[in-house]
Amino acid sequence: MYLHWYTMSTSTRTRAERKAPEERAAEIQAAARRIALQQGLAAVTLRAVAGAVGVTPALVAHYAPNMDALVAETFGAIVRGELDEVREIVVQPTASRRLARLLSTLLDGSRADVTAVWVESWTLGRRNEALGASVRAEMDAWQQAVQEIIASGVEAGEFHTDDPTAVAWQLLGMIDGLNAHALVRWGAAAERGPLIAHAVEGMLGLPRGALAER
Amino acid sequence: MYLHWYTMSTSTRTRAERKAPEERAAEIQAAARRIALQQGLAAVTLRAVAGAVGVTPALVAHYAPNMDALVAETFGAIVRGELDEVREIVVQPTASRRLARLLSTLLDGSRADVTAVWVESWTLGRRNEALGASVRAEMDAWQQAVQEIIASGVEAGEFHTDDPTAVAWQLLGMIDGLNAHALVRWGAAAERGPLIAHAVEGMLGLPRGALAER
DNA sequence: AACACTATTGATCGAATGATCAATAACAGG
DNA sequence: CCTGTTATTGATCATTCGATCAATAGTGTT
Repeated sequence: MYLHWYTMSTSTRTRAERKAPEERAAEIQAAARRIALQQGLAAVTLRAVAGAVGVTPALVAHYAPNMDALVAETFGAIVRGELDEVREIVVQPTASRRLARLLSTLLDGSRADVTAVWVESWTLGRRNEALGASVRAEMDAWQQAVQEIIASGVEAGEFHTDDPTAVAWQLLGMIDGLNAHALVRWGAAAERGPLIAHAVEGMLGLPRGALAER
Repeated sequence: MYLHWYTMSTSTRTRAERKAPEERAAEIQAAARRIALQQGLAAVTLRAVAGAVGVTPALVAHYAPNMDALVAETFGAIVRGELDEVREIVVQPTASRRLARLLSTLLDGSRADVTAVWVESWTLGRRNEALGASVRAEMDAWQQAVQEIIASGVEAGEFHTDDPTAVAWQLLGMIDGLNAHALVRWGAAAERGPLIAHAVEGMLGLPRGALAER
């Protein structure tokens, strides 16, 4: 009796197969990531993860020091994965091309799930200290990546600014804001391409159209 | 026994004074706004609001159809108040001056509490339908206000764009993104002034420095 | 002063959360 | 084959949440 099997879904479970700790830990991490991307960081609960993996909540608790840490780790894994992906996409011969590619990639609307995780992290990170630390670290990593593009452009004489650090922060802020908006009102995703390019041209002292892709 | 008095804080309460419904409703709304600004929309709970007003949770429930609606209403009240404030601040002789004033006002870091409410609303609005509708409505209102400034500038020959609607959305996205970032990493609040001005100059085909205030 | 209306309460549900811990059962090494 | 280690479980707590509703107590009206 007493409901259990956390909760309904595919009831009547047998005892979970015994696995190597590393394997089980990886499963739990993967399930947490899936849940976060599909339903948000707030849905990463003991019971939700346990249900997704097919084990009891107690086992999930056994593998994580506490849920705040698991949420923080999940956030980090998702966001680091995104950065790795984008790093590869953005490989281009010139800084202008890299920057144009970065903008079009991050604003193409195909990463709404990751954007949702970012936005939620800014709120949850205020109460979940581990998450807050992770958020700051990953924002720094992103800023660093963008700054490298800017700096290389300045060095090559393509861009003009005396503060690549600030430009990188500004750029990220713009991107995140536009994506956050698109999360709620996903219109105007297409036509904003040239507009943000013009904005960035203004920031970097470029002539109009310098950042048009192709 | 049985704890109660929701919870500890200033224990041993007497029965709350009987008030006119409108007055009590206003009190509840005000308390909800205060809580949302101080601790976030998620902290607007029956018990928190009741505690702040000095009544029982049941009374708060009596005055609101349900908590989703109260949260949505609270969000709307806060954001409408912000827009009204900014509308007054932004009264200026020329569109360029209005726009410059808008940017400096919204980016001066003095509205972090409202920004936090915005950011949280983008997340909560996905599950709370009433809130979601309110978020879209208030975003539209803001867009409208910004668009008016842009359009007036275009008409006066100060700005150059063929799509004031898109520019307004873009501008809002930038502002919200930068403010959201500042919520987590409030550095770089000062030096970004001229940078965002340059970005907007790029969007509106203005010469560098055209939007410098003073 | 009696009464009708209604603002306010107390008590209580049911659902969901994170967390703990003794008991169980699968596996590995001797 | 036995035994020790440990992955896994079941049961259970204490919190917190939104919500409901009969009972109570102010208030204004007649």
